[in-house]
Amino acid sequence: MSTRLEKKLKTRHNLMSAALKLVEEGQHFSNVSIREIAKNAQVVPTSFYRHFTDMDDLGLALVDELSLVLRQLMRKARQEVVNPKLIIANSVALYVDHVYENRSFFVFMSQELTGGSARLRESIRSELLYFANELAADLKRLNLINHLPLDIADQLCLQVIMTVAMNTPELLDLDKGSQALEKLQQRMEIQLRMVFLGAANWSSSKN
Amino acid sequence: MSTRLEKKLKTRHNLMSAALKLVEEGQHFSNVSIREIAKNAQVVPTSFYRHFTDMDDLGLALVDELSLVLRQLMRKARQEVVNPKLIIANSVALYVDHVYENRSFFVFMSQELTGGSARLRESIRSELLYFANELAADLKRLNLINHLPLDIADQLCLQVIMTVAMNTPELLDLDKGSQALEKLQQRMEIQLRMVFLGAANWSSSKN
DNA sequence: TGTACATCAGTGAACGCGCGTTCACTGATGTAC
DNA sequence: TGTACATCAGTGAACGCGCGTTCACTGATGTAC
Repeated sequence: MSTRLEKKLKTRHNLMSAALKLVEEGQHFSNVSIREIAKNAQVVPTSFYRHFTDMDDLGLALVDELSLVLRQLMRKARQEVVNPKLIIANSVALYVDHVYENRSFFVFMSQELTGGSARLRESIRSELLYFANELAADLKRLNLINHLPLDIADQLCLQVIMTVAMNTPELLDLDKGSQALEKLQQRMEIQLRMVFLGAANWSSSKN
Repeated sequence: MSTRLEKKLKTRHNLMSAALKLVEEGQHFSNVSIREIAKNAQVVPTSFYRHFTDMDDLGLALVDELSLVLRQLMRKARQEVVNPKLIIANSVALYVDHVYENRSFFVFMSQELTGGSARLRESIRSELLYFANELAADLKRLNLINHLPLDIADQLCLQVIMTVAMNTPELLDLDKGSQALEKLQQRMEIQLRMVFLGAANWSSSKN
């Protein structure tokens, strides 16, 4: 393995980490400058261009890494041997933990889902869509949604993902272990249960 | 009425409109500069400080105006004599129209709900909460949720608002009259029906 | 293994630019008498 | 109503600063023979 390539990849990683760090510290991604990133990554500003054409390019690279973060979350969730009765509460708790462990990624994702360039937004949305499909596959495997029509099951999973995503910005504003966080967690559980309950009763309603 | 005060208020309004215009054109609010705003409002940059202490101050003023936009939407919704069977489809269509008519406000709101300063985020969230309470009052008046326990009714209304808010960023990326918009509108309707259905079946479930 | 050349990640100087903010000012509008 | 003074929204020059991007460069690493 060439040392040159290794070093290059390391610098690239440092640049991405520096960007995430600055975002986590409160700056909006669109306000983070190339010079600031380079400084944090301990290279000269011009080095940035050896790795990315511009900030949008770096943003897209971050979204790609995001998919890894989500896959890790999925794996964790699968490992938990769940009592189906508690699956929602357990999953919410697991998600909250994962968010605190990967804070900068979720800050970035929340910001760019609504604020970034059209390309970044699109890219994150498709990542969430992909994740919703994985969730559907998992729930089917666990025989949790097999009684639902296929299209309703898919719709349900998408809505679960969106509900979680929609609560994430607020989650990121709360301190770990705070009472407000506990309340938010409860609200997420109720919202998810409502959605599951709605899906369960869908076919029996007049729709 | 003093002409001086009138003129001042007009300039203030021009500054706020200029900021919204720049946001609507695709810039993130945190990237909009005071000088750009002043230029668009046809005043010298220093004039900005006669009206706002900084951009955060202007942002908060915009959130205040946002509540007017939401109230207008509410009034419109009340005027529609609705067939309860179609109330969801009608309301979604009404909302979509309102978003296109007040595009810049909704772009701003979507951005700042996840991206702005902590103060702005908090401010927009409380605006949405207030709006959820108004919705609850309205639905009670129409006898649409009287069969639900009070806390479930409130939870339902909050979730309706959040569901709509969560779909808005994507809505803002679609062209009026496009097929993709139609699909999104359908998805919003299904999501809302699921939530209503979940709430309706809440008390009869084991929860 | 040793040599001669190629590659290319990182360097550092330089550029012009728009930025936020300060300051003393101007002159139209408002107020007191 | 007319005059003399106060107010204050908007002006314009000036400042120092960090920005993105260019360019020719260097020297360690990689490759061919």
